[in-house]
Amino acid sequence: MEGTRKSSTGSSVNEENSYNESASPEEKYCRKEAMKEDEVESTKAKMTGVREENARLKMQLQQIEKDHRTLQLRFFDILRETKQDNNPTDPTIEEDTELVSLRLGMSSRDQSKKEERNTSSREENEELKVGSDYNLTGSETGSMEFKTLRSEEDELSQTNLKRARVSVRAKCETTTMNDGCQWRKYGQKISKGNPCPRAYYRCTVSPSCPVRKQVQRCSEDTSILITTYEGTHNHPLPISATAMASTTSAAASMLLSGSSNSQPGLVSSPANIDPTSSLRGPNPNLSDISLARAFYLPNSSSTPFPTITLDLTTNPPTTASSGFSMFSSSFKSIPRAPSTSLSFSSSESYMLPTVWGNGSLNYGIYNSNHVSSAYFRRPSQEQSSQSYPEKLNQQEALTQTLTTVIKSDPSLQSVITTAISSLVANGSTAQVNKDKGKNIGQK
DNA sequence: CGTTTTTGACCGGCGC
DNA sequence: GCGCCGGTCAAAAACG
Repeated sequence: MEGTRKSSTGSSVNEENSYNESASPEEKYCRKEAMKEDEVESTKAKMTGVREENARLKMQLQQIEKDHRTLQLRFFDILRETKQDNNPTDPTIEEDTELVSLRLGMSSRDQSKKEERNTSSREENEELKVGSDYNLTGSETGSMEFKTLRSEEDELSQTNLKRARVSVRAKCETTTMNDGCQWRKYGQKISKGNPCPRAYYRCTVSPSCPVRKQVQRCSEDTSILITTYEGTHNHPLPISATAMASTTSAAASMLLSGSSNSQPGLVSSPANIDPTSSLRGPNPNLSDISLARAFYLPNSSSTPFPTITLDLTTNPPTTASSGFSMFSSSFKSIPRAPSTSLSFSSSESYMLPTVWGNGSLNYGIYNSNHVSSAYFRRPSQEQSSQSYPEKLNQQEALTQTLTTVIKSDPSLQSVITTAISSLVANGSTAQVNKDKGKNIGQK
């Protein structure tokens, strides 16, 4: 297009020059006027093109907004349904951690198994909690209703979910993984059985946020960082933190679910791992957590801090149970607590949809023959700093992918829908946080 | 100067 | 009751 315009312009210039030699001043004036008209015409044509482009972009934007609204409406519909199903007068809700059960990762057939009404109600309640934690931006009309629901459920579900711990094992060279959230160190201890000190962090995104995390190097392999999350965020999260938060919260919920559904003798085995799990749903966090229900441990006795371990490392810990690498040592060392271990290792350089680790370090997921849970591919050389367009692409991919997951596994609907909502709603927030210039989550 | 990290003190739960 | 241990507090130091 550019080239054709140039050539035509060039010929007219030559033509003009040839005329100039013998043309009268009047003729010259007329030709200049004609040229101006041509320019005006071409400019008009350009503007028309730009307008069309603009209109097309507007259409696309409207479509995106429409999709967003649809997803949000679905989410709130689910909220309402779960709310109606709840039995708010159930006196056992508040303290009985063991009975907390979630549908997260549970197929409908699982639900029909043995769940009694109260239990399933609570499980949906908890599921709701998981889904609600990361969607507080409130930019849409439903947010007020959502917050109302949230406040009512907070006290019930927070009690339980707060107790669940999610331990993440990942290769990391720095003192802590960059999970996108903002943490402040408040203590450090040498714990028994591990020469490496354990650091205690609390979330500083919101002063009232109850979330804590413990960071400790694996004694057997100091390149492995064990990060244990406890509690749920009560504030909107930066987009870069939503993935980890969703993952840990979902894992915690699954753990609690498993606490009530665990069956004696259910032992993990490689056969329980579907190597094609990534086909179930492209989101590693959720689909594989769902998948990993198979790894619930039989222990369901009274335990103050049930723990679930997400293994993001390539190599199993050398001291891990002989049968399968996914079992964490915490299961052995803390037998009084139910512990579940999942491996999110990947055979490719996939990554959770957030930046785990600093710019100078690895992403915590390396080659592995374990469950392929990957979805969010990241260039291996990419650093922690993420450009805004990349984030947008990430959101886009996430949204599309999660939609597929929702269709394929109804049990994941609320959590996934929330993840989508949070990503969309928190997009601007994330950018603002990033613009603060702080290296989020790091000392 | 405000924020974060460090680090010893303190506290509560648990086992003996 | 005592000691151990994990977790938290808070004053001081360090940092930006």
